[in-house]
Amino acid sequence: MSVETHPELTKNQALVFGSLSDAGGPLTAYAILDLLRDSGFRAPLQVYRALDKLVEYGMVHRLESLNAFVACSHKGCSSHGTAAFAICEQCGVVSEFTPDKAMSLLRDWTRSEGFQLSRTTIELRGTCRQCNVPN
Amino acid sequence: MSVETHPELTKNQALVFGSLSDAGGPLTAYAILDLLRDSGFRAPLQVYRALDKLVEYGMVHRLESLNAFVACSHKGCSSHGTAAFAICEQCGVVSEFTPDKAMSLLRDWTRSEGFQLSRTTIELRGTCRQCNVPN
DNA sequence: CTACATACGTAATAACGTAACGCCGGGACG
DNA sequence: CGTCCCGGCGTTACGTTATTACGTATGTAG
Repeated sequence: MSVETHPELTKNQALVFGSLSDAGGPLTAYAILDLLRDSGFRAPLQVYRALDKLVEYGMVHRLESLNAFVACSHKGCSSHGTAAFAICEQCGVVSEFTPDKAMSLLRDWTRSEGFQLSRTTIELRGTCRQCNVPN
Repeated sequence: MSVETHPELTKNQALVFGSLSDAGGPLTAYAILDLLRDSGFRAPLQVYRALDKLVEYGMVHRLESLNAFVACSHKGCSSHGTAAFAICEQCGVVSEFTPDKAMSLLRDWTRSEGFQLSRTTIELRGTCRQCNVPN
């Protein structure tokens, strides 16, 4: 969890990050590719390479259960803890939060097992408040 | 979290579950397909259909970050809480555990958000104790 | 200049997953 | 008994997601 600022983004990285930010929600790599064809993108690898870096920088998260990617919701993407996601299966909205207490318990477990943790995926599927209304 | 016993498995379901149990670790759907060619399997759908049911019965878990499946480690697969997985990136070993306290905190969050939880994915990536030894 | 590292472009292919169709066997029920 | 429905099955074809392999360009350290 570094506090440093990230390297300047390359053109491709900036384009991919822009797509995700504008979308305001998750996009698949191929959806990004389609959005960026007009900007000269031709092949999946251009997207995947940029995504790899953006994920490495912590600016983008991968949603494993969706095979999709989302811009980190923290303005400026400053340092923060492990992110968790609540994914509404009705409307597709994704809420990001940082379950610090739960993570601390999970880390207790890894410590007791001698497991050296490098990355955590927490994804909750269900129905958001909006989609829950009885009407 | 039902306490009932599961329906009798069909032939295909039993074959797929057997593969996963024998493997003692995660397998991809296509790896299972290859293992079962001698038993008459020909197409991915045969595997996926069986896996869908086995996951529904709680006998098999899907590892989202691996696109793979693993037999539930609870003998007899009796009723149990949400499972979490620690995946060693060196040796591939997967440890299943039930992080009840962490889940309870995550449920606190969903409750406060009005989010109706249906399914939870928790996957920890890192290095297991065995692979951590200094030598 | 050379060596090395990083980003990039492109083509091809691998890996993962699903739609659509039809068949079959068994239970419900008139 | 007939027939209706349903779950499981087999097969073909296809769609989606991700990577391998190869070559080019550019920057920087030695």
